[in-house]
Amino acid sequence: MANIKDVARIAGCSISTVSYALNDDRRIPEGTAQRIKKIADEIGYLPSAAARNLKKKSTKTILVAISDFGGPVYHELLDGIHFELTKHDYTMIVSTGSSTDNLLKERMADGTIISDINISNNTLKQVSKILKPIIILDRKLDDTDLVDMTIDNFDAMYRLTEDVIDKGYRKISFCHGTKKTHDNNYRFLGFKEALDNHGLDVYAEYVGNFTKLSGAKIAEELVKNQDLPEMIMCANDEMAIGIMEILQKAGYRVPEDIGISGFDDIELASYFSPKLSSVRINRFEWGRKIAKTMLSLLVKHKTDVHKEQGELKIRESY
Amino acid sequence: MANIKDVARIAGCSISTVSYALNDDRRIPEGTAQRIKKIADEIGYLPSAAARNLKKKSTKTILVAISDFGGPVYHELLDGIHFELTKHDYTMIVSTGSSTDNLLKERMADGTIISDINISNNTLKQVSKILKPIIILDRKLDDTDLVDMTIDNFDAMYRLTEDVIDKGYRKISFCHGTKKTHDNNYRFLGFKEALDNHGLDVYAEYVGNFTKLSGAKIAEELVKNQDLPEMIMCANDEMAIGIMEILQKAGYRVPEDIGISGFDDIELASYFSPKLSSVRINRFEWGRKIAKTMLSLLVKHKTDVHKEQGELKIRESY
DNA sequence: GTGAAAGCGCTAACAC
DNA sequence: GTGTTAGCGCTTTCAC
Repeated sequence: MANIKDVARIAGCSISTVSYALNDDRRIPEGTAQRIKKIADEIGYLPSAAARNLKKKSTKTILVAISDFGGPVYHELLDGIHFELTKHDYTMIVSTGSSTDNLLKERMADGTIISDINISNNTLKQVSKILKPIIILDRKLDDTDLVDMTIDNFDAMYRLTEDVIDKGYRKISFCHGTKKTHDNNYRFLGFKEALDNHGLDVYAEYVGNFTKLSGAKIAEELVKNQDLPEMIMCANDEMAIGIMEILQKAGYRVPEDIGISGFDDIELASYFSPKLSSVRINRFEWGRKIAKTMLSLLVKHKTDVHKEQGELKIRESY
Repeated sequence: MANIKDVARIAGCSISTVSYALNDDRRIPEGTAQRIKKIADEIGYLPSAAARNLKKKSTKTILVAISDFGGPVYHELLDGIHFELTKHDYTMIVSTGSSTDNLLKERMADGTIISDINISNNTLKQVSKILKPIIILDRKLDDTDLVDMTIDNFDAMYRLTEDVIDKGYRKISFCHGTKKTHDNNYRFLGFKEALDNHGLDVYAEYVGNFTKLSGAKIAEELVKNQDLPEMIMCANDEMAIGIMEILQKAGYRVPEDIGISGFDDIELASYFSPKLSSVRINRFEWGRKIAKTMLSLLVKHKTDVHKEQGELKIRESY
């Protein structure tokens, strides 16, 4: 691997001149700069990130840690973040699982955006002392070094529930996703609050884990026990779809016999029959706002936080 | 940020001792090592990746460059790669777009896996001289520094086409994805070859770009011109679904009036009505094989390449 | 078993 | 306008 010294030797100048030329420093005359760049190009010189990062104590890189590459949910979010970050000459890298742990500890990035419930609060708090800024999207932590930019789950679910009540439903159940996740908690709280404010009780609570399969299992149980509510509001779309599939297989019609709603508005939601009513989050915009916040955090260490709002998508499933 | 010097100072020893202790070198007695680790922990010391990478000239990181985080296609592949890489203490980072360019040039990774048609052949060839190993998944290049591990598009599409012919279809069209992509080319070639070998001609060719929307546009045109074949074989599922939607809206029944097939077997394929016949690639296994190849390339600089096979999923759409 | 010191490839302050 | 040089934070060789 050619290094800056090689370029300097061939160009017959010092390494600082090469460094200046390559970084477009005004001191170096156009001609010299061109010549040096040409040589660098010819011998295939590429600066070493490691060396520059070490010297500059910055990487111009933001790490986004997600819980998996699957979920239909991350796509737009990552696009939004990437869009804004690259506009400002930052590089975005994405990781999951144990790779995230390494990356976090090794400080390969100037800032981190985390949406991964598998990372423990402790790890987070520990790392936050050292590596900032950190923005978290999947929980709230009372730690001043962590800024949370969760979506406004409470508000969105509150409004969705009000709509359900408006439509005349009274026996309304809630299907939890993974308990103690921020998303699930606040979606449930919004649901509960809306019910309370209309003098209604929760008909029943079921507990899944955000997967279609967990929804299906719940539905099987329900069918077996013949104890169906008028409406099931689910903490996400995938469970809602799992529930609908089983219910339909058992001969129940949605929405005639029972209403179902989801959350997230994944692509499948509008393909399923009936089209699933859900809550849409504009994740691209959310991502952009997150990136902007990160960028300003990188400079100012303090900034306004923001809660991304959801938009109700009322379709056919209730 | 605490560094190794701080630890050494507090521990009352030299930095080399700290380095040895932290890296579990046998020379340092258990007691001393424990004490040093404890101190490091207390002051929140985390080694700097930049410094270590610079010194060791290796990052223990593999970059995976993909064209977008969207596509329903990457999930399993990335999981497979990640699974195998982390098993061997490597870290995986994922990037897209301009972030990839930066990462590539800055040599932030020991090896790269590329599935991103937006990266030009030239960039690829240039980088391959400097940064190896590189495995490419989305094209074939006659460059010995690049190892390609594309899936066996030709074979899978050949077999699918034979099945279609077996079922009695004769007027068979092909719906291209983005032209000149490896995936599209070889899928078409496999299709063509099967037709040739059965003495059949291509009924018509349409050109989309792998998106649902492009499929929809093609279908609109077809409906307008009233010139439908008996069967349309698509270069991927998304276009197939776009086509089916429009066709159904126009009153055509699939498969009664016209047969449709896809490629990739995305989740939607089995949710759509009718369930789409397609080709499934076990992308998790593919990913594992890719990672294994990368790992051996990192040591041996030469290894056997592999073509991942597809599995026909014949469902209801033809 | 521990320490001194060289050096990885850069950037940037400073000198000329 | 260009060169010299210190130093970023580590690893590792070589002495002791």
